[in-house]
Amino acid sequence: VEPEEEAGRDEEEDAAKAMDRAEAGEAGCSRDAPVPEEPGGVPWVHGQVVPEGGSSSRVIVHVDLDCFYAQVEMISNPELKGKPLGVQQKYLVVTCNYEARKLGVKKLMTVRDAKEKCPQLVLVNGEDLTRYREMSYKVTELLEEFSPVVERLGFDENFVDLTEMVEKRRQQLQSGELSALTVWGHVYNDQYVNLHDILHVRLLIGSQIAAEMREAMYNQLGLTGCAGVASNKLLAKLVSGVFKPNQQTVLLPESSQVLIQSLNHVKEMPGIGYKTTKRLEALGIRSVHDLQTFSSKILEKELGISVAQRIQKLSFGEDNSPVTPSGPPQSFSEEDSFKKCSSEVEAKNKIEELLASLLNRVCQDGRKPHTIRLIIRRYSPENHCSRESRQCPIPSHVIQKLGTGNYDVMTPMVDILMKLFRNMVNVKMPFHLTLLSVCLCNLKALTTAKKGTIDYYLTPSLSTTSHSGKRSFKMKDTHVED
DNA sequence: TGGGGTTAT
DNA sequence: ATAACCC
Repeated sequence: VEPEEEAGRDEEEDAAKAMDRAEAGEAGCSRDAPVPEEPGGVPWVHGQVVPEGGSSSRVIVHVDLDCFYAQVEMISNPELKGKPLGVQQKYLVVTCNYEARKLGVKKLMTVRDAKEKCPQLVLVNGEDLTRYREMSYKVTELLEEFSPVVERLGFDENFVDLTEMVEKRRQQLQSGELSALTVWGHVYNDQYVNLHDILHVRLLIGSQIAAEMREAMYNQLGLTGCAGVASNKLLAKLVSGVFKPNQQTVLLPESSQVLIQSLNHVKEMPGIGYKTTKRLEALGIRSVHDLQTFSSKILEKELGISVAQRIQKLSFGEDNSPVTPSGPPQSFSEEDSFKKCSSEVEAKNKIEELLASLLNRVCQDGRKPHTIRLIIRRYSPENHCSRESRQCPIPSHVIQKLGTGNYDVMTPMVDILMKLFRNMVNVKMPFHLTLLSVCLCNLKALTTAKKGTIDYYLTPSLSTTSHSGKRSFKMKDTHVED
């Protein structure tokens, strides 16, 4: 692993060190004390539900690549290394390397602002995500070699549940090796490590595995990134960003309150997005402490019981959501945004482009999409962001032709898409679109479902439910005559 | 704001 | 089909 000190700290504030250490609880305290119980009788250890005996706290790592698109570009073209580099999509610099950040370029800055701040900025176009997507999956696959339970978050982040791997290594430890156990990377809040504390030992082993993961990413793929090790996804994600770039941090349980209190606003809590932040602000909730102490009953009335209970737990650093293996993608989509599209012919041309790329991707994947969707964004001065969509099943004879390069699959699919288009857009009236997107989803493996097998009865096209005419599946798809 | 993704309702 | 969340 690259020396931590080499990376440089840049503009990232070390909020943690500025925090009041007193709130950390007793560093190095023993965990022999009884686990506190919730009213329901379920024991909790810092956000982790413990089924029986209190022996199953998880070890989770969050791996976060440094300025991922810029790294991929610098690997593609090494001459870019050392120069301030921005990745451009339309008129935005969506990400940039650390050279550029030092010169004042920020993520999602407009090209104009970025060039103004940094005239030497080198820009590369990043609208085609192909190489980023490919590298992204290489990272996930590398991590899956350590443990198969890997959850992707975007193209540049992964969670891995290390619990089992850590426990195996811990049991393999010979006497004497335990006392030689050391942490890899930073310990959040400079907390003391207690090797008599089994939770500390597990997390240290987690930090060792995290270091091995980053080492493998660098040696095999040439990529650097950060890692955070903690007892749940929320805390792992928050702690991974404490030392950037190319560094790692482990959070010991006694410092979890310091970590979440280091957030300046509830909007910084992963899981609390734009809308929820606005609704929380309307209730006078701004800080994590505000959310912790707000009436649960009122919060449930305002946000619904599901969101309320989930985010209030998050505010205490509690997150029992599992690391869900992502596996292959659930959908493939391609989109293009533009200033104006106001004719059907124009739309058709753009749709054809999007579809052509998608068919290549879906062909490489091997699975077959059974649903197609068209998404548009209409121009409106204020209300941005809102999109409309129409979807329908892909006719089975089209699906069958998908893998075979022989037949023209474009024509029938473009026909379907244009029907969906006219279903959304009254082409006899003037219109102004700013985005078109095509999505292929409902992917199914081409399993040879044999009669009498589970697959047979789970395959709608084969099982009796589809013959009976009374389908038990919700059919919200737009009907399109073929 | 871009070009993607996911799950819940 | 939309709305929320994530990057």
